[in-house]
Order: sequence, then structure tokens, then C-alpha cells
Amino acid sequence: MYRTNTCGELRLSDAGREVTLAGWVQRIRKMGGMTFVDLRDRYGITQLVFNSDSDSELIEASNHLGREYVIQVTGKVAERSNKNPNIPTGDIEINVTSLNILNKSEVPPFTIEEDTDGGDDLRMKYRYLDLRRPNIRANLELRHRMAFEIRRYLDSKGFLEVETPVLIKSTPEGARDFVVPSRMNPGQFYALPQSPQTFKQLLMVSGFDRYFQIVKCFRDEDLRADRQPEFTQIDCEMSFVEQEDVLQMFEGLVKHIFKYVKDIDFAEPFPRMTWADAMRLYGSDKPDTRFGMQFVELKDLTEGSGFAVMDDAPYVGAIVAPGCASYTRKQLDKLTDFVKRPQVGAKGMMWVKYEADGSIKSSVGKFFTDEQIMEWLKRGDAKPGDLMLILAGDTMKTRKQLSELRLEMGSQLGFRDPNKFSCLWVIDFPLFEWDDETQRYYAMHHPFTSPNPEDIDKLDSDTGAVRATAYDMVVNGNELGGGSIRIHDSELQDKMFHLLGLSEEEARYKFGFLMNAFKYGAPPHGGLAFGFDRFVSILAGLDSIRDVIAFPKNNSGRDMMIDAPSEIDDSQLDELSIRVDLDEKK
RNA sequence: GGUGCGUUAGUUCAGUUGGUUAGAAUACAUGCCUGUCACGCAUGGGGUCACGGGUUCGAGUCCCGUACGCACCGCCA
Repeated sequence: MYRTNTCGELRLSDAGREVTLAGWVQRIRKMGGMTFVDLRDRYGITQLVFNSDSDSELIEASNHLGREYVIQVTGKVAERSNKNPNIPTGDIEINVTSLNILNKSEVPPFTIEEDTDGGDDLRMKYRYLDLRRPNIRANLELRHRMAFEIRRYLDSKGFLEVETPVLIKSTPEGARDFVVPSRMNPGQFYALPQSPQTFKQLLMVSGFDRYFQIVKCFRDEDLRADRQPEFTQIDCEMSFVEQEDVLQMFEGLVKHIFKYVKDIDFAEPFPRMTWADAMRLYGSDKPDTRFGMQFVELKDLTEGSGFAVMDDAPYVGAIVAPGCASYTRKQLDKLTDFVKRPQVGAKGMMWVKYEADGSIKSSVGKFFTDEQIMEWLKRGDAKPGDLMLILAGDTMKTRKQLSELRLEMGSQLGFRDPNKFSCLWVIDFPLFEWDDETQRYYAMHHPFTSPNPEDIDKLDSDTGAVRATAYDMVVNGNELGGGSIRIHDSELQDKMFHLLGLSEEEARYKFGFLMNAFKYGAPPHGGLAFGFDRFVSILAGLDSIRDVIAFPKNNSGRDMMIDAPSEIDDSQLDELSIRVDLDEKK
């Protein structure tokens, strides 16, 4: 038997017991005649003591231990004379009577501690060492806990977990596909699923009624801190449901997770906001509702001043930053620089200080009287001591810029506490999105999303205004997941494909199997999918999803540890009937 | 495809106006130390300043390019 106990479980009540522990050497403290060793495993750290009372062979062996050696020790649990209140096992230590070095270790390239000195790329290259760090391990434990509770909740609601294939058909709508060549079908390729969307709808046709899957999905697009080429979704679908049923069911799931994983109760139902309101009030379809600072529209109050920046703009919007009237010129200039960064793209920023004594200072005093500006402040419900920041320009662009500014101010003012959670349903998304470049409509969600029944007569006449029966779950400004009620009528589905500019042949080539299935009695159905990695990272209070994934990829989609992707043998290429010509591309 | 920042000891970083032998902390090694828990003290080893080119009497430092990393924009139905 390698061990009788773990390094995290022994307490004062175990004093006097003889135990055997195994683990990694975290730290060695030599005190002359005696040596302390912190022994670490997944469960914690236990202090070992090598005393000069012991035989010389043991002392000699303990003198040659190194960091990350794997050792096995036997000894008696003893109460410490100096207790360490910082660790759960801090009341006891092991007086070692025998030491067995199970394996030596080279000196690791970075420290295996909560706050490591290793940079990101180094940690990724030695991810197996990085995963020994307690905080990364805690993230994966959290991930497991969440997956477990998701299955527990959905099982209790009668959902079945069904696996869908990973080698499927390329559907060049939406993101780029990862493709896999087929040896047995030369010149042909599988695609890896961007989501199991069509399969879960087919399962509804098959009568499975309530389906879910915690499943890997793949998208060959550029990466971000919160985007990986392979990622995990909680994919769900239900039959005989309306939007309200789906929202209730999965609001229940989110609340279940918060309750059983984070011990957070949401007494109230999650608020719901239409997409149009979200854009109007926050300039974003995923507003961070941990704080207010909703947009104030000022266009009608700024008309006719002769100030071209405002007069020529179709939109003038503002936010009120509480208590920021004391901002210095330097701070305001910094904010102006922030909105003028190419990533934000505003031309400039106007400001109004509502001083604590009730007076007004602004960057637009030349064009407006204090009385006029006071009207703006009133509309924004500003109090003395507040600061109003104003942007003007094209409506959608300016809203987006103002949204960035709002988030920046929220961060500066400490309103974006990672330990606070604010959930929101955004509903009534538009069904279509116009693309200027290709001069056609695209499905905002996906082409199987059903139109809002109230808008169905507008499909031809006012296509852009048609609302979808689609919904997103937003947590702290992150899109946690989204879904829709699907089209189950093959005629309406045909019409959708037509509106999306797909010819009948194209539609049949890409989605013929689904259209066929719908001819054989498709039930009304709908569902959604949550981004699991993102869900875990939000609960862990992290901005990046990399540290909730055991073996993530870097910015350019590489696995730094196994060094993938890599070239393959010519013989493999031959078998696949593939020729690689890198020069041709240059 | 684009923008910004970065690349100096095993690691995290500093390095002034271009000027002698490139530093600190930590890690590592050795020695001392019987109650440490970020132990302490002393000594020591450790550098292709990412790579290529240019400017200059002289480049870690300035310029151009390349590679790599990170963040973001585009993209992500």
C-alpha cells in the first residue's frame, strides 16, 4: 500500500497514529539538526519532520531531497509545538521514521505555487507541472463539480444525454469548419461540428423529447482569451415547448448551478430585456448589469446649437458616472484617448461636470447654456458630483463606443466585482442581420430559428424588422448561452433558406437530411446551448477560459506542450490523396 | 487580414542621453543553523541581451525586417 492517508486529511485527532503518506516535495527547510519538508498532493500539504534523533541514514537521505521529488514516508502523527493556522493540517506534523524516494525530479522551470513566477507560454509548455498548482487544480475541480450538477439537474428533469457524431458534414455557413480528410473516400472531407445543432433537432424528430450533451465543438476562427478552437458546450433541446418553457427550464439550471456549486441563491426570476432595449440602454446585446449607468439619449435636447459634432450626428448619447465630477483634465484626456483608440473608434468625447456645489463645467460650454445642459443632467438623473460623458455619431457605432466607455468606467469605479453575479435574459433578437459586403441577409442566430409569430407577415415586406424567437443568457456582460425555438415546418424552413439566399439545390445539399426528416412528423421544439468553459471561468472569477481547460491552445491555435499541429509523413498524405504545396500559397 | 505591447540569468524583471567588466530578486549548488512554515546567514556558479540586417569610432539601448508570445479589432450562423 502506497499510502494510508492523503496530505490533506490528517488532524489533531489523528495524533499518535502511524501513517504512510506519498506525494511531491513542495519545499524543504533545513534547520541544522532537523529538516522540515512540505509534502503535497491533490488534497493538501502536510509537514514532515526529520529529526536528528532519527538514524543517520534517514538524515542523510533527507539531505538529498529536491523540489518535486515523489516520496513515500512513514511516521507518527504528532501535535506541533508551533502550529500553522494557515493550512488545514497545520496542527500536526509527521515524525518520519522511513523515507522512500519513489522518483527524482529535475528542478522545475517555474515555482509550483499559487502565485507562480512562470509566464503564460512557459506554463503552457509545462502544463503538466502547471496543473500541480492549487489554483489551476481548483478550477478543474470546479469544472467537474459543475458538470456533475448539470447532469444531476437535467437528469432530474428527464433529459437524456445522447452522443452525436464528431465526424460530420461541412456546412459553410457561419464559422469556418475544421476538416478531416477521408482515406476511404479520396478527395472528400468530414467536418468537425461547430455545434450538434442539426443532430439534436433530428433527435427531437425521433421523439427523444428532452436531450442534452456536454460536448466538444470546433470552430476554426481566430482566438481570444475567451475563445478556443475546441470548446465545450452544454447542448440542450426540448420538444413540445414554447420560449417560456425553455427559459424556465434553463433559468432553473443556472440557478441550480449557482446554488449547489457557489451556494448563491437567486430569489427573484432573472430579468428579461428585449434586444432593442439592450441596444438602446447599454449599446450591447450582452450588457453587464452588475451596475447601472444606462445610456441617456440627448439628440432632441442638443438640436440647433450650431455645434456640428452634435447637429450632424443622428445619435447623441451619454452616460453618467457617479461621483466623477472631480476627474482631472488628465483623467478626462485619458478617457478621450480610450474612446479614440482604433479598437473603439470614436472621434472624440464630450463631458459635463456637475460640480458638488451645483455649478456646471463642460467641454461644450461654447455651444450650450448652463440651463440647456441642466436639462441633459436632469434626463440622466445626475446628482451634484457626477460626471456626464457624451458621444455623438452614427447610431449603432456610437452605441457600441459608448458601451465600451461604460464598461471602462464600470471597471474604474470598481462596479465589476467578479464575486457578484448578475444574470439576464435578452430576448426578441432580430431574425436577420444585413451584410453590406455581400448585400444579403444572414441569420443572426442560425437558419433554423423560427420567426416571432407576430412578425411572420413581415417576412417579405420588412425582412430586417422580423424578430426571432431567440434568446440569450447573459451573465456579467458575457454571453453565457443562447438558443431559439426552431422551425419545425418544412415549408417555413424552405422560405427561410430562400430569404437567406440559398437556392433549393444548395439547401438540399447542405441540409437535405434535416428537411427530409421534417417531412415525417417533426414536433415543435426548441433549446439552447451554454458555453461551458465560459460558465466555469465566470464562476471562477477569471477573464480567460484557458485556466479552466486542462490542456488549452495558445493564441495561434497551437498546443505548446505536444507541439501541435505538426506536419505529417508523405506516406500519410499519399494515403489521403493530399498534396501539400506551401510555396503555391505565397 | 489589421493595431498595440513585449522578447535581457533556470524564472520574474531593471538597465538612465548610445560609452569601462550587463544588474536585482528568486531559483539552484555548497557550508552554518533543533521549531521552521516565503525560515535565516554566508559563499558560489549561472548571459548567443529572440534572430537577421542597418546607422555609428562604439548598439542590450537608435532604425528596418523576421520569428515567437500576449491583448484587442475584423472574424466567431
